[in-house]
Amino acid sequence: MKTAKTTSLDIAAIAGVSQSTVSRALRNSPEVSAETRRHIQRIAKEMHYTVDRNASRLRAQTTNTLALLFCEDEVETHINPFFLSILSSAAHTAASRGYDLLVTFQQLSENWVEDFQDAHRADGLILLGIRDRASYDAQLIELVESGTRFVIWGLEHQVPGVSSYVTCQNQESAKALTAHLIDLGHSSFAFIGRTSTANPEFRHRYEGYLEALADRRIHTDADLHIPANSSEAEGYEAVESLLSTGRPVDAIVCASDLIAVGAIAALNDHGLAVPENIAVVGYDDLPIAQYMRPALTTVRQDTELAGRRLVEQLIDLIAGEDVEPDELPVNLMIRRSCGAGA
Amino acid sequence: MKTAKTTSLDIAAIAGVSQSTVSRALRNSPEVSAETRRHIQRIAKEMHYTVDRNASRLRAQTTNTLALLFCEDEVETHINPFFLSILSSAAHTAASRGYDLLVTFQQLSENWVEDFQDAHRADGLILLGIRDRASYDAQLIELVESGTRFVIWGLEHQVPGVSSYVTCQNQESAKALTAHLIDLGHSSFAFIGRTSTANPEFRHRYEGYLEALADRRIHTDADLHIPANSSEAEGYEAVESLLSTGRPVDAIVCASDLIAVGAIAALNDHGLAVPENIAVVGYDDLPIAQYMRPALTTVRQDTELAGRRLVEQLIDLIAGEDVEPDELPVNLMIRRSCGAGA
DNA sequence: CTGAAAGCGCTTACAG
DNA sequence: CTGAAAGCGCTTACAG
Repeated sequence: MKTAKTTSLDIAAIAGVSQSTVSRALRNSPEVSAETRRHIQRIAKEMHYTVDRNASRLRAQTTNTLALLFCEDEVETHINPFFLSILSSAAHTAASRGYDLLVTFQQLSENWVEDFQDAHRADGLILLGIRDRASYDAQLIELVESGTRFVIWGLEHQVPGVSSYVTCQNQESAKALTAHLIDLGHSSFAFIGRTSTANPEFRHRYEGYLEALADRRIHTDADLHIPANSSEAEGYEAVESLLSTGRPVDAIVCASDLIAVGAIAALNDHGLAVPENIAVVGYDDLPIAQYMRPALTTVRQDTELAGRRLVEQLIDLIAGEDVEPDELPVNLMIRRSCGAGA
Repeated sequence: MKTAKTTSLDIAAIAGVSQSTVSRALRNSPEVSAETRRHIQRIAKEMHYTVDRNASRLRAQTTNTLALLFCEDEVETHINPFFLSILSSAAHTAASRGYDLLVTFQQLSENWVEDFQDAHRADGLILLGIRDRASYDAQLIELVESGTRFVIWGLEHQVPGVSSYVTCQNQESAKALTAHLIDLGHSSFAFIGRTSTANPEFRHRYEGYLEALADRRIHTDADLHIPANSSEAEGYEAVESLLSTGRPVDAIVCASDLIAVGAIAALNDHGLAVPENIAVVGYDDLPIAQYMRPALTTVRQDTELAGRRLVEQLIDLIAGEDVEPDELPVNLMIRRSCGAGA
């Protein structure tokens, strides 16, 4: 089964060159003649030889690895499937750029700098799922101080040369979505989603929502903003608490699709039809959104692009280049749940 | 920013011991006295020293890394969110056992043995999402021949000491679910899901379904088995093609929740109410299942346990131990979509 | 363009 | 229980 390991020395012996030349040829060094390179690469292929990553990384003092950290802020029963899509895109991009992608699910308590940078496990970090900015401040500061390169999804945090971020046009899109609801004739609005200073994406969406209302002189007040984290369960509860206030509402803007799914279930269970009695819109365009009945009006984020940009930015940071944060464009997906559309 | 790297020699100098002793102390070797160990570990902590993974891996000829391969059989628009849950559990288990988890999305064409085993990138592989067994045969044989350790989700493939698998009681549970539908008075059944020899999970579910029907002398025929891969889109199409046959049906068993979601959307769009006109059941218990209206009757697989067992089995295989494949128990989640339940 | 040699930072026999 | 030394398999100055 396990035969003695094939090393670059073996290849060198067979090819009749030195081990250094083998090393160069396999890394496509221009120092090596084209003919020699082809010869060596052919032999390596025949022998199923592959460079030992540990040795090359140790010697070159690099890792060629990116770490993707899912940050689990709170007890979370399940993760937004939205992230799986980003992960897939990030993994593809990393692979095509020659990087390995280490995936971990992190608790706040862990020491990222020691675990990844100091241990030479990764050249940089991709942070997903940070919702509560405040609780991560200490971590982020430590990352910056240690010179660890990192990029964040959804949280605007940039230190030139060290960190960057990718987010989407949360505010503009939420404003446009709300304006669309107003155009459809809705006039009593509620918003579901926690928007503490800690949760930047939801906050931006809420601000866009408020802007749209203000533009049209539509009144709303604090009672009609129900906090909720991104889960069906909290969306469900939020609607129950909204209904218990007895306030009349004809449109609910949810900060995420998961919240919208829970909200619609609760409305159903209380005998309220969507969109006939109450319009509901979400955010994310999860796959389920177009297959729910009524289909969910929502905002589509380009997860493929998001994952790719996160990796590309990080690789650029690692290379010492300056990077510009990305604010990705989004698409309104108008469906039946808002009371119009297909 | 980047200061000279702290090594075990630095720690040794400060602690007043040899570098070997530092190495031993940090790996909790029993050879080192408790006092010395504490002393060294305290200094390492103060200095934010962490063992360089590349060096230790090269020296110890190990990787302490597991690779998780999402196999993308076909053009797949999105991955079953079910896998995200397994991934999360696998990542947690790997971390707690001291292993890194490398995540990649693989095309069939890639050479797994060279990429992971030969390159010393991982000690073993976890294979997720293999649906079409036939097309992977060559890959699996090569893995076995090279002595690469691997475990598979959902496909029964075991070579003692080399590979193992984790699956769930597909057949029994599908049989029980179908029997439940029969008990509720349904008598005209259809099954949606591709069950070529290539797709073992769906095939087992189909066999359980057929068994339940046979037990009760309920007739079905080939027209009432519509192939579909696990996606909402194919579930939707399958129902349209089923309806176009004009065959009367009062219950549809779907091979996955994603299929069921698409199937229910199609039924809705054709003016058929679930469960009043047609009962529908799925498989997987995705988070959405309990928040759809009607809520979806389905089979719950323990993804937390699945992810954990995959990693544990693989670590045991790597350690040279024999492992027994797991067939995990499942739970029927009876909800409204089958015409009974809450 | 190629080779001989040093050395990345550890782990692990070996000796005491 | 501790230390001196070898060596894992590469990359990369340095020399030619």
